[in-house]
Amino acid sequence: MRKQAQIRQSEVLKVLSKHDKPMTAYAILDKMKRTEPDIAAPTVYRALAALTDQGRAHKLESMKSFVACRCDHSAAVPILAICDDCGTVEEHDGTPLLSELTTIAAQSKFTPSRHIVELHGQCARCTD
Amino acid sequence: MRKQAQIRQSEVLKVLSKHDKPMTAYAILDKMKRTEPDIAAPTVYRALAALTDQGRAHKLESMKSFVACRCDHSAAVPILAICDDCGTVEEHDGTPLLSELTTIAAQSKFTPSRHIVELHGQCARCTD
DNA sequence: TGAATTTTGTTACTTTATAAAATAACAAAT
DNA sequence: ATTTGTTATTTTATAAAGTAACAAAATTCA
Repeated sequence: MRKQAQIRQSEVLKVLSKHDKPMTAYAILDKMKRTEPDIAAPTVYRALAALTDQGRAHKLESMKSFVACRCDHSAAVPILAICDDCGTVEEHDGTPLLSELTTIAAQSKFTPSRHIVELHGQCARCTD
Repeated sequence: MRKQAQIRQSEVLKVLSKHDKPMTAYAILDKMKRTEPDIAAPTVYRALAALTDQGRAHKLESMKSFVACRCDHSAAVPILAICDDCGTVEEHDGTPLLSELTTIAAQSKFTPSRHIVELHGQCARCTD
């Protein structure tokens, strides 16, 4: 990996981290355009791909958006709990699920390489 | 719900069921256009929304595509195992995960209303 | 039958994502 | 020091996915 790439990734992660709610790739792009007017979508997508590979950011598949990782980056199974009312996302460690999940998959001889667990619902603040 | 809507939904579900791999909304649309040339994207999306609400079909959030439900429609937590090699999707009942998942969520007083569990990896056939 | 309701098709558009072509960066060889 | 080959990056353009708005057609049921 080249230096330039790492810098881009840090920039993107910084933008994501400052925001406490998930951002779409294009929201990140718009933000970055303020200081780097010529930046284009694929640049952001490339940085995001690297960050999510490394576990430094997560993609919310059900929302087409991204959050900075707030937990241990090595968490094999991040659980992303999305509040449908206020939009905030909590991250939990899903390691306790791993054995159960593996057992279920193994029953059909399926070998998982990536786990996606997302919860939609209401966070503590938004519960009546 | 009116009869007309149910018919559309059945048509869409039939197309999905005949296919053993996930389909995008536009793939469904193309297929249906052969017999109903005037059908348009919003109609398909509307039917898919109803079907997924009812649990008769599932959306693969990580793939922007859809599969017919092959299990019990009332399965509260469907686990969708996606083979990244051949593209087939297995559906498993994730009920055993439910208590663990609820416990983890409850630690931050999060109340889940919808669970998304997707596994990417290799199916039995595609494993070396 | 006919008024109320639902569903559909149409158009136009937004958002998300990627392909393809052009360019820049840099290390190794000349 | 200059050229070359390789790889990564940017730019441009476009594909793909999804939705909003609204009028017209079909359906329901009084």
